Amino acid sequence: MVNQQPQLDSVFHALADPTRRAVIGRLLQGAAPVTTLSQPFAMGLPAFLKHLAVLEAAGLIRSEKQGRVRTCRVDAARLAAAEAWLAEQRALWQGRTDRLAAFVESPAAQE
Amino acid sequence: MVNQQPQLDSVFHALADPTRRAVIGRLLQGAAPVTTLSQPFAMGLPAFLKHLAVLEAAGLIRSEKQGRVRTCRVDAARLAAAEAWLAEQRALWQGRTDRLAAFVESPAAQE
DNA sequence: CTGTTGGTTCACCATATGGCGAACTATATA
DNA sequence: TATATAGTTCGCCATATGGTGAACCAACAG
Repeated sequence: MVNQQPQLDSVFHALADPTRRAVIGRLLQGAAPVTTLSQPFAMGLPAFLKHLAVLEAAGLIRSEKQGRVRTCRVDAARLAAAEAWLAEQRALWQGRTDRLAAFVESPAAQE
Repeated sequence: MVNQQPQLDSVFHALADPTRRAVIGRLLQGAAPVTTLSQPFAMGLPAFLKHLAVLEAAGLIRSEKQGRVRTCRVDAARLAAAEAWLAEQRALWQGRTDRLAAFVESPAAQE
């Protein structure tokens, strides 16, 4: 079987870590350089850079370097893609339970 | 630093795999026993059971056994939690870009 | 030029993940 | 009772993940 949505793999994987989610939350308040972003976390810079690499590989953030400081910012497109998938699944689920509820409450179900 | 939303960890991790997302998609069409669920996939039953275990640990599915067949069904609550987190982030992002757009278009930005 | 700062790279380690095959249990069914 | 079926468990393996410390490069600052 082939993977139909390889983007979702990397996006969900990137989101499955509290450090990375926190980075996104922080970046929503505005762009920031690497060291500033790393401050709240107990780990070393190499480990933190790996997290940033995961986020960037997933397309959730972008970054560019000028001088010796690399500035990161969020890119919400992939975030929206993940949300869209979830919304679609929920729609299916709700449609199903709605129909189920309708059936249970329908006269036909009473026979 | 402590993990504030351990549920999101497991939910996003569970969703970061095409096999597991496909299982959810399949289960949205209705409950099904383990072997039926495993049919579309090339892997063996032991490997597939691990995927089901991941989904169940994340609270995305529930299952119960009667006789020798275990029937699985989705539990959409955690799915909704993941969607809620994403929606919240997007709201922050949109609020920010909206304000940014407003600023760019404002007279003050022209000075 | 020298030192410091921001970031990067490297080698390494422990654990988790995702797969396998083989053996096993328990429930139908003939 | 014998046999097939549904699922489970076990030991094993390769690779991925998340962290470390140490060395390193590039750009400011003095």
